[in-house]
Amino acid sequence: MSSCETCVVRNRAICAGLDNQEIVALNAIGRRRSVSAGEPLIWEDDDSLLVANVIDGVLKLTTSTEDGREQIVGVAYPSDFIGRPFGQTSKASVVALTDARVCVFSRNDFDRFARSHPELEHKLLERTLAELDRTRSWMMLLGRKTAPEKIATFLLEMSDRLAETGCTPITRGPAKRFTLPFSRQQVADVLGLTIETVSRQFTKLKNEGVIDLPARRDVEILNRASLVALAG
Amino acid sequence: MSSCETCVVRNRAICAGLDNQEIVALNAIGRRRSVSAGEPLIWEDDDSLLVANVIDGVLKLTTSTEDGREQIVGVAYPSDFIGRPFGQTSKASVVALTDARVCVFSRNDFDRFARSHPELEHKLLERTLAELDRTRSWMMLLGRKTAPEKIATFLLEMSDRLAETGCTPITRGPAKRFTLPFSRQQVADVLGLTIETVSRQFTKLKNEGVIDLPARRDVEILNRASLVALAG
DNA sequence: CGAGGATTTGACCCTCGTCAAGACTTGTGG
DNA sequence: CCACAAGTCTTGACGAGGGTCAAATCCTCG
Repeated sequence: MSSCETCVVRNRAICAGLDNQEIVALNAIGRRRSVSAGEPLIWEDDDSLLVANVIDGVLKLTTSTEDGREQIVGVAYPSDFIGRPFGQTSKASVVALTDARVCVFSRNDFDRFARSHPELEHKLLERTLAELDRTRSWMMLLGRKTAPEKIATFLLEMSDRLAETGCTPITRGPAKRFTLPFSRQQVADVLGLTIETVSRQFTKLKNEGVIDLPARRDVEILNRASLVALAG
Repeated sequence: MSSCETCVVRNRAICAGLDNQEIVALNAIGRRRSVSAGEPLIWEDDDSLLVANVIDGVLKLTTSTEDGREQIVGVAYPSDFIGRPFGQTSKASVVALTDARVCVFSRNDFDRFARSHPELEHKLLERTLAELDRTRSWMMLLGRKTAPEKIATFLLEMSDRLAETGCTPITRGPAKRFTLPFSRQQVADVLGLTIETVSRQFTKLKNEGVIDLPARRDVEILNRASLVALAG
């Protein structure tokens, strides 16, 4: 049941490229875990020292100031890797946005396994480099874009990422219609805005006919070209 | 002359941990290059496809919007690794802030070498993970901090990083006095502010006696505790 | 000494945050 | 099945932080 052979992300996560024998060994040190929406997997500053692969669902990575301001610094989709192996413990919380299933490892076990399996370390490196790229382009958004630009960029990114990780019915190309894994407050925390500004920008786009909002968390993109133009 | 044996970052860069034979091989595919202040090493979107180690000096990593807004998404100090190995070419420019020396490799050569030297890939992975941590905490700053908080955080980070990379006379602990490798405009581009706001916040801190500004790019921290409190 | 660039300072104003109220969802229990 | 409550989202009024534009001042270097 909880075996890697049947895992849906077996060929997309960092486990891809491991042979059967290695998979068995990895299987031995990991275990599946379910996290329900809103439940934390890792607390900021905690030293539970675990890492994980996302099998299913969406999780947020956040940091906060002492006075409670929050910034979402990353979003993990199926096949993404979570946690901080090797040395440092990074101060970020991980909380499930939707019901999720993950494959967790103690950091020590994982570190040891990774160091003796270069192919896995390589996969992890590629993934980390890609995440760094994405994070840097998000810095551009946070530092230099206006609220309308932020919202447009966000919707386009959602449309792409939700499609590519198979979270929506449509299988090819960006999703035209999708369900956000975020509340309005969480959208605000991703974009460095307030909930009110997010709401206002959403309704503005709706009134202009660029998007439709059939339900609280549902978005349909009616005019992708406009969004691209607005994204700046 | 340009050999790795005499390299000042030999034991701090990703080359640390390679034995002499490996170093010779790495030496064979790399070459030293000088970049003077203001000169680019990599253009956004270019496919020159090179990666590099910083030997000496400071460089900035930037992305820009079409209409010319710029965001500095990373700063590379001696022993830091620059560029995007494996697959993707990331769209960021690299420009020297000070006169700098780097050790460059064609990406293909480097990729091939790295894949056959797990120890080097591991070092690169650790470095990339650390950079991702730093980048994420910078997202918090860009998305959620006020201008005074940004400036205070920036000065503290400068004081730490310039000390640890040996860019200032003081060798132990954070630097009390240092020379910024940034112009005011570049500080603005790091913090997601305008040059005017940066200037005003600097003079405000000076008037309050928290810092002194003996010269254009020089900063002396008079009251570190205040800065920490202001950093939020 | 003068020119050109960088920085500072000032005046103004716009975007977005704050505060507050109202509307819409969702869930619960009678 | 409905009333009520609690949470989420939207809308409005207002103001402040920080951006914009413009001018003055300060370095730096030929």
